[in-house]
Amino acid sequence: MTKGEDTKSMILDAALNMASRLGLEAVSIGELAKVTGMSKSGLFAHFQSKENLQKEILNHAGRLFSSKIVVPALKTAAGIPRIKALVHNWIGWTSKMTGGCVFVKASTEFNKRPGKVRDHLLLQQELWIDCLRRMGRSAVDAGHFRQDVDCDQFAFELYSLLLGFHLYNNLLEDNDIAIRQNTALEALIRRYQPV
Amino acid sequence: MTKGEDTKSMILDAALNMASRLGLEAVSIGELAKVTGMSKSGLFAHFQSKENLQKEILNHAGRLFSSKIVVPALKTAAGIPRIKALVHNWIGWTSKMTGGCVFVKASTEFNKRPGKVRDHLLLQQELWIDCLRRMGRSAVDAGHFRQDVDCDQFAFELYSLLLGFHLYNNLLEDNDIAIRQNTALEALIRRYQPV
DNA sequence: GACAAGAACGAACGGTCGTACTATTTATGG
DNA sequence: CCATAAATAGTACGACCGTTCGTTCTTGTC
Repeated sequence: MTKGEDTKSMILDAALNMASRLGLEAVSIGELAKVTGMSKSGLFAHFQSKENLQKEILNHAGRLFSSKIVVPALKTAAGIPRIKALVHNWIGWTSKMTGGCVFVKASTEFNKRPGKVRDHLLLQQELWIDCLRRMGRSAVDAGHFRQDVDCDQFAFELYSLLLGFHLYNNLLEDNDIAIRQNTALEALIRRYQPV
Repeated sequence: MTKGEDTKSMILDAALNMASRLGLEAVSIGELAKVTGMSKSGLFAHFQSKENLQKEILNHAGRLFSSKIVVPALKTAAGIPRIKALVHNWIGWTSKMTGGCVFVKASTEFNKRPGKVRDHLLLQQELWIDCLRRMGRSAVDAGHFRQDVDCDQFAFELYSLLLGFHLYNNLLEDNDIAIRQNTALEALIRRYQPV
């Protein structure tokens, strides 16, 4: 890895942390230069615009997301165990980020706000929801879920629970919410199981 | 209503719309002055700081929220009908706002970001969740839900569904999500009903 | 219709924003 | 080790940020 790529990665780590706390739009190049100990222009040269920086932050987060959440979960047995592992990993990820999951943050931030950043984000969110859907599908294939279940419906309900957890955990700082979320998850799974 | 209060209310309408689209932090006084056709300083005089403006936007939204969602729902029969009415009203509210529900937006924006605005928001969110909890309680009292149900759990799961709807509706622009959400709501209610 | 209070304005402040240049330093391959 | 390319720094730009101040216009009251 060349020097440039190295610093860029270091910058993106800091930028991701900042985006998690303040949102993608509030990641300022000046502030980012300060915390990384670089000059504004030196940092700016790595990205060619702020929009690009935002897109790269999302990409960076996407790679981390994949390697910390999805890939490890795939090592668990397909079906219900894998679903639980995914949720567990997701909670771990979102709890580690200072201001919560950057995708959740960006998703509300770029609601109905046309542009390349939103397009990028939308693509990633569709990928994630597709991942959730495939989790449901794998549970069907493993015989853990009924054959006739609607996996899109499952993905929606599962994601909703993650969003609920996110709000309670980050805004309300409710420490018991993991238990509540688990209760809901168990109920959700039960509803999709064979009778 | 005096002239000043009148303009202030007009400003807050515009500000709320802007906050819904761009977030509370991105509501700039200059831009707000432009869209209201006022001078920056004239507008600024109504609030004494940006922080104050943000708090007033939340208050303004809170009043609207109450009158458009909660109060009308209370006119419906207690229990399950009222719950459904509340959800219906919430969806109407959030769909009318250009960038989605301002509270959802602000909740992710002010995640773990200490300050008076966050305190204000936190209070309002607790009120809202308490409202959801009381909805569950009223269903218990009406005999629609079992006596032993955990209303906090109910509130969490219901709010999660609203958040899921919000994301699918505003970011993914999934037009079928209302149906999905209704399916999930019916399942949620069924789970709490007497056996 | 005078007068005080309230409301809106215009200009200016120090800062920070993203971005564009040119220079200078540092890393890398022959 | 040196030439060249890559990476970083420095400086400046116009625009906008939130805020302050003094002035002017509007409103309602006696």
